[in-house]
Amino acid sequence: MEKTMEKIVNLANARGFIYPGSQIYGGLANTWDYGPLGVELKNNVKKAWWQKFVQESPTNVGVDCAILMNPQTWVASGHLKSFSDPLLDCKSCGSRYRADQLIEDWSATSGIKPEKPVDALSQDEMMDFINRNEIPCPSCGKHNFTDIRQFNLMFKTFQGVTEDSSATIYLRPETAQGIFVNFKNVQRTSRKKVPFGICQIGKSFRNEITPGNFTFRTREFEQMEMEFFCKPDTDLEWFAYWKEFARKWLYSLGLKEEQLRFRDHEKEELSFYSKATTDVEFLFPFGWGELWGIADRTDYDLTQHMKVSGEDLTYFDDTDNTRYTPYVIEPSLGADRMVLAFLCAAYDEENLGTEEAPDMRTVMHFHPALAPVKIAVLPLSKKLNEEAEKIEAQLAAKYTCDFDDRGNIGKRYRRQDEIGTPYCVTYDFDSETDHAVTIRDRDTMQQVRVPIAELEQWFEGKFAF
RNA sequence: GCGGGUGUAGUUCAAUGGUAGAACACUAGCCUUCCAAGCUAGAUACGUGGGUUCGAUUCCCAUCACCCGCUCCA
Repeated sequence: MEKTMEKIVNLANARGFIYPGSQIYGGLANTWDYGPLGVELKNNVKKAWWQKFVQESPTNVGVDCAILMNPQTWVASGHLKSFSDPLLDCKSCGSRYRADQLIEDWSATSGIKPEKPVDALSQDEMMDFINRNEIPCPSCGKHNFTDIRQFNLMFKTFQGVTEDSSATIYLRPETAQGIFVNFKNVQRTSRKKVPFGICQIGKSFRNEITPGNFTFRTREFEQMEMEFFCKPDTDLEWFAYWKEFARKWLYSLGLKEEQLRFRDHEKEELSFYSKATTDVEFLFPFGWGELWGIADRTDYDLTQHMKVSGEDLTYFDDTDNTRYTPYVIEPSLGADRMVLAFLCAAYDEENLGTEEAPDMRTVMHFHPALAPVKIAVLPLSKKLNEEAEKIEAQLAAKYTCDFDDRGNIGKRYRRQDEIGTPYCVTYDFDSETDHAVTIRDRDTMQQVRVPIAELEQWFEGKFAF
């Protein structure tokens, strides 16, 4: 069976997991809307994460911060500076380069260097250096560049009704900063002692130059982030701890070892704020893609916010009467990517027949806790609807259920397989006399007869994480 | 933003300068019907605007949108 993105995108669209955004207007590039099943799946993923990282954790608490923040936040975090790339194009061959990279590469071979480090050059200084030295295009050799254009990765908008530049604000490019600016508030009101973590699920926005691969890289996306504050010099232990924690969580939801890769960043690859970073990657049909970035952010963020805001964000540790700026471990997970990974992992095509007479079914093997629909109630004939509806009403009080009386029973089983419903409950003509129903298991295709009175008990615990 | 491609039903694909077809999917009905593709009936489409023309889904122009490629990290 070949698992392709095309098949997964089609199924997602056809069954109501994920639609292209703004479809009646012809769409809007790289926006996606979650449909009835998609929102259930995504909520289940978020619930699974929240339960593990917040509810069950003795150290962690949650927050939900505003998307709009004081612009000073982005001065402190470094996003206003580092989140814009100076790009230029070669007019001769159309190749695109980052100006700073172009200069660095050329300097390395020619030995001619700008007066200042490349990072410190302004846009004009970079342009000037490129023109003065007639740096050629690495691809075609000509010197024929456009001007440098800034690609700002942050979404701008305006606070208030006037489009006055003084009122320019940004949609947050990560949820983390909401946590850092609330560090004191949360620490004080939750009376947590270091080490402790603050978790948040929420939307972030980045003007990616190259979005794509379905919901993998979009400009609007949802993150599940934790900032775990610990004592300096204990950071690497906690870094290892949360890495293992993340691994276990992924396995517990049914992802397999061979689908996951834990990739430690090389020194050169590390962000300027990070001491160590591990990417957790998933093997998508289009290749390995990052799900989860686990970073040791040191005391960078709190220190920056202290500098820019002037507020004291240090912590007094009464276990040894010391004062310090906590170090931070940040496991940051993409919710939409996680959902996509589960969609890809769950997708399967099985042949229930023989090679000569194939009988194919498409089945989504979701972990029962993640399945958007837990139980489908299927009356064998429409004449049995009345009693079957009662059963559905009873089960729907506890689980997300589906009711389907259309087409023949085999067709309905296939429909439920395709959306990954773990159990189908069939009410048949015998049910009226023996007061029992047939439960069919999605994975094993086994059927068991269960008295209606014992149904709730039978399903008890079947959908736990 | 640049280059290339594409716009016909929910999906995949036809045909046509003069009433737009099919398959699958969908809906209704029939069948004591437990693993799709049985019978009957039915609903649903030419991205938008302009031009040429007696007449445009078809030809031309524009526009919009999507897809594929251009160093990214949730």
